[in-house]
Amino acid sequence: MDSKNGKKYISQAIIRRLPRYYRYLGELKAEGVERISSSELSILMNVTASQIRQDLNNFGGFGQQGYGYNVEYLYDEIGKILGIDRPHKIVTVGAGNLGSALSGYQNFPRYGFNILAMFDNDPAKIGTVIHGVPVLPVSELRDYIQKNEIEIVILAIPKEEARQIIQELNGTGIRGVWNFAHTDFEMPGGIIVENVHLSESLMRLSYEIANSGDFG
Amino acid sequence: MDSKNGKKYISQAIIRRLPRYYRYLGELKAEGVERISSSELSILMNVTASQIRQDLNNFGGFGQQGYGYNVEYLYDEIGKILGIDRPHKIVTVGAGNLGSALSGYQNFPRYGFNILAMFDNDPAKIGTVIHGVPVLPVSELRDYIQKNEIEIVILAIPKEEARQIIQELNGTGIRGVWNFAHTDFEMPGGIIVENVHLSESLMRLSYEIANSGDFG
DNA sequence: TAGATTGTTAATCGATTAACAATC
DNA sequence: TAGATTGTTAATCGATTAACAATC
Repeated sequence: MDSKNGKKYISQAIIRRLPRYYRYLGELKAEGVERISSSELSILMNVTASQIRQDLNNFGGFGQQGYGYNVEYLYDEIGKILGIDRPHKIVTVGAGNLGSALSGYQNFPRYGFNILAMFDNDPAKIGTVIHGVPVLPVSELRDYIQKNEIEIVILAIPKEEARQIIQELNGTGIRGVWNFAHTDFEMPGGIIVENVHLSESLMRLSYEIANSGDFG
Repeated sequence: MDSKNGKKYISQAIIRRLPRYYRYLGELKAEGVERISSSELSILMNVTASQIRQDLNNFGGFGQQGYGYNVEYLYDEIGKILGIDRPHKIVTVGAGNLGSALSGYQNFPRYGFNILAMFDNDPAKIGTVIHGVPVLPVSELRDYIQKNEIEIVILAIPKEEARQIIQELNGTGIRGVWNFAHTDFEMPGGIIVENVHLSESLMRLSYEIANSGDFG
């Protein structure tokens, strides 16, 4: 044990890989594959078998010598580690193109991510239902979160509006923010912020193109 | 020089940070800040000054001893490194919620990312214009790319449909794929693939919530 | 010039890979 | 049992941080 509550420190590098393991195992499970060894999986995923074993062993011994890993069991265990063995209540702030698209994204409910409402200031949007999700006024955000025990808030608003919303989220009991605004911020009280900076991802692609072999 | 064409190897860790430097410098520039030292910037960005200097020096000596860095100059230089000193022609495959949202995203043209068309198989969508972007049939994808010298393709389709589209992109002359499909793939001929796996990002948030202090 | 701050080398830290004993 | 493959320790590799000489 590495700390007094028995939790080992897990690096960001490992956390970043966990959902990918989960995805591959889900596909194997869907194909009816029962067991897989770290070296078979390493070929599929294009990583080293050693890394797979190291990663998994941070969370427990999920395999069996001479056998490998049971696909369904490992899939379920990683699901538990990722916290997607139980549903998550989510709301989206910003009912623009991106907020609406995310709120209607078919894949999320599959993993227990349930988006219950969107919030916006545009009177033309308030009261409407977009992709099955009702749009409410931002003034009701705090109340709604507390009444419905919302756990995660998706921020799909311009960075200029983000600061104020972040203020309003303090003390509401939310556990995490999924941030699409083009800005960084920290939340007090152990609220987790996960950033998705789409422009930056596109810039990395641009960088790789500009610096790939052809022009080297 | 580290290779015969004079290009130094740049690690993914550094590339990941470049757009963030660009963003902070853009904000400083907008605020009218003329010069900044690595230690001032390090406080703003919550990284070490040493890392900033190391990162930048991979691309050249942009600073001046005793002075620091000229904000506008450094901003422009990083823009060049990122390849956003010139426009990029882009099309989106998939005119669903996400594809439409991305195609209408206001921030992209600002950086020279111009989305010229969307492609879809849905007859109800073909011929329409969504957020100012025309929707064309997928059967015209290859032709359109070649005639218009499209450089980047955004994949906003389910993974089941991705394989076939990837096939069709071969030999069209595109340089990169921005992939939102829930699958990994490689492209031949040095075509760059940048993945944005939204579900995986949300799972990482879920992981952090499930394993944060409160439940430790 | 003196002070400030870079560019760059050296030291440290952490993550990945290799190796192999344990064991199913 | 013998063979296979994990779990885990040790070795390597790479990235980050510290330190300081160069220089504006």
